[in-house]
Amino acid sequence: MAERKRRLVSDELTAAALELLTVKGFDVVTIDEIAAAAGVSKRTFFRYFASKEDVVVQFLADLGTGMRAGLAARPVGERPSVALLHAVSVPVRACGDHADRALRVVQLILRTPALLARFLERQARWRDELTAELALRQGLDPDTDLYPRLAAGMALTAFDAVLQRWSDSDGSEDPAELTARAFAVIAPALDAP
Amino acid sequence: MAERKRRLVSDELTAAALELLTVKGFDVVTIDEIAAAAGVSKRTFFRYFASKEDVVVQFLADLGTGMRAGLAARPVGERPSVALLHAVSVPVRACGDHADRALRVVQLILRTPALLARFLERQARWRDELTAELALRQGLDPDTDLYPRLAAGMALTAFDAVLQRWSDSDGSEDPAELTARAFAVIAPALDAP
DNA sequence: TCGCTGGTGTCACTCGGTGTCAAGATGCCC
DNA sequence: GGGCATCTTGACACCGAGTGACACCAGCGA
Repeated sequence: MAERKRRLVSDELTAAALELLTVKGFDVVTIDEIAAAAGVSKRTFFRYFASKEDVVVQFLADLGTGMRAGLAARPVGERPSVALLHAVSVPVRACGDHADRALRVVQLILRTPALLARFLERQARWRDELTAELALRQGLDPDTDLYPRLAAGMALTAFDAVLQRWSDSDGSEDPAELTARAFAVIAPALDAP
Repeated sequence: MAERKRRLVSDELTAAALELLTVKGFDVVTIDEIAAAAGVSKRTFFRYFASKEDVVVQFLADLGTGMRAGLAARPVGERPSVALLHAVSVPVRACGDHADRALRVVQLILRTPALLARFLERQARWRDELTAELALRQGLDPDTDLYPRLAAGMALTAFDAVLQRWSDSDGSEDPAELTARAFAVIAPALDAP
């Protein structure tokens, strides 16, 4: 019950923030403005989000959370390129589902340096998680073998390229198809003996 | 002459900043403190560096600037994996040269979220440059073909993995050898038909 | 009704970052 | 050497992000 109210305030805040930021630009909008639009005080904003960037980035970050789970769910014998393709497809599909809102968020992030920076930092954490999961799958030691970290990095590189292309095309290109094409390029390295 | 003085102040500032930040931690040191240690005012600090992160990140960023040039200098017929290996080797060698200072900077960046974020943002710009240069080399259109961006991303992934491992080993592992091993992993995708 | 708990607004504060202006240093030409 | 233009700097005021402290007001069980 109190949980539902918290969720409601959080949603109100993100909605107000995304609306204002995408329309007016990241730098010119103040936290006071966002908080006022959501009907709360600036102090309350910071009780829900750690920073101004967070309110945007967390929207995408939630999409990335399922990636490790998506990888863990794949059968152990599967080729890494296929397993990673499915893992990356989780956030990609999520983008396709909320295409309208997701596209605006992605475009905002990619053209705002401060947001891009924070987004990439989040992604670095996903990479650590993917690395651990991959090492587990393949029975490799991530402290001696470079493969797990490189494979995770390549998968996220593919993800970034897809987002970039999707954003540049204003959503006209199909994310799933882009992902498949990107993985076709990196697969030879992922599946090498 | 005035140029030399500017350079001197800049060096003084970076030296003071790196000393204070590595010893006391990024968050607890203020700009006033750094400026005072360098014998200038806070206002002057911001005439040399755009932000608190910049004074650290620029140190590494300068190393990355030569990467595109390093790639452009390679013969056109060379396999992408070899050309990119040489391009990435430029900043890697630079790290090896100032090993003591570079190692402290890298470790500081990798363990400070705000610095990591800004560093990755810089790297995203290197990736754009590498992408353009690669597209030029191979006669590909970076707006239709995914390969240039993916190849650039993979090379930087290798670079990141090297930095990470070098940092974790406190400099005991050889960066050049790590780079060679990393490129051996990603080469199959870089050189695919 | 009392007391407890959790979310909220207000206020004061620190610090990163910027615009403005006056003062000083440098260099150049006469 | 005396002016003059240019560049750099410090001082000050200011804005916005982010934090800590505290009082306030629900709801809720005893």
